[in-house]
Amino acid sequence: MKIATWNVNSIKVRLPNLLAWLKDAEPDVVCLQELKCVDEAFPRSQVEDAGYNVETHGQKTYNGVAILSKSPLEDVTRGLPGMEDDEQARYLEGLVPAGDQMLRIASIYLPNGNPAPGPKYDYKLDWMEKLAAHAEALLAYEEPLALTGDYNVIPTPDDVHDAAAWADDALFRPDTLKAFRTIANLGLTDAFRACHTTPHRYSFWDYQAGAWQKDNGIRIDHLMLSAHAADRLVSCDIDKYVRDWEKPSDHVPVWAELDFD
DNA sequence: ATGACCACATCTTGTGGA
Repeated sequence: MKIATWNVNSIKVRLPNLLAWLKDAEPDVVCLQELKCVDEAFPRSQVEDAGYNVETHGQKTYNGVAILSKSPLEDVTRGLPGMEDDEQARYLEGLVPAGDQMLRIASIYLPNGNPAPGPKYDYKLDWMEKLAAHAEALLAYEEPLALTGDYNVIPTPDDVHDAAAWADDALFRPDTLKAFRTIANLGLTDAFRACHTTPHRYSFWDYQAGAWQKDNGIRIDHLMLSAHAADRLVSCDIDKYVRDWEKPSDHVPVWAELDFD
C-alpha cells in the first residue's frame, strides 16, 4: 500500500493540484496538513468522487488536518491525546486496513515555533513532548504505525541547504532536534532516510527569494514508522515535480510504499 | 542585492507561515 503526506497550504486553493496528484500517484492513504478551513468547508464531494473516504479535523483560517483513504477509516481520533485543551487543529489519527492487518496512521501538523525563543517555541516543545508520550503509548501495541506529517523539524544538517543560516530557527534549534530524536528513539524510522542516503533532498521550498529555483529547501515532512511498519517498507520518495505546477504549495508530497502482502 | 511570496480576513493592511 502507498501512504503519503502533503502540507497543501489551503485545501481550497490547492484542490486542483490535489486532484491531479491523486490521479498521478494513486496513493491509498494521504495525510494532509494546513487545510485552513472548517470541516464544513472541506471540498468533500470532489475528493470522494476521486475515490477517497475523507476524515477532517479543521478550524477557521489556520492549521487543519485530514486523512484521505481508499478504505474507510476506523477508530478516528481528533486532536492529540494529552493536549485536550489545544485550540489548534493539528492531529488526526485513524486505522486503515493493510493486507490482513490494520495500519494506524496519523496526520500531524507540528507547530512551527518561530520566533524562538518565546511562547510559540514553548508551545512547539510542549506539543513535541505530548506527541512523544502518545507515540510511546501507540508503540506499546507493537503494531504497524505511521506518524506522518509536517513536523516542522529539519532532522540533520543534510536536510537543509544552508545549516548555518537556519541555526537559530525553531525548525533547527538544538532543543527541537533533541525533542525530535527523543520521538524517533522511541522506535520510529524515518522512511525517507531508510531508503536514501543522498543529502539535500527537500520537501519544502519557500515562496520567497527564488528558493525553489535555487533549490534552497528543507526536509521537514516525514513518515515515521514503527518497526512493524518499517519492516514492510519497500520505497519512499518525494514528489518534487509537483512544486513546478501552477499555484503550488510550498510543500510537496512525500510517500512510502509498504508491502503488507 | 539587507531585494524577491502566498493565503486569509478584512478591507488596501495585518497576521502567520518556515
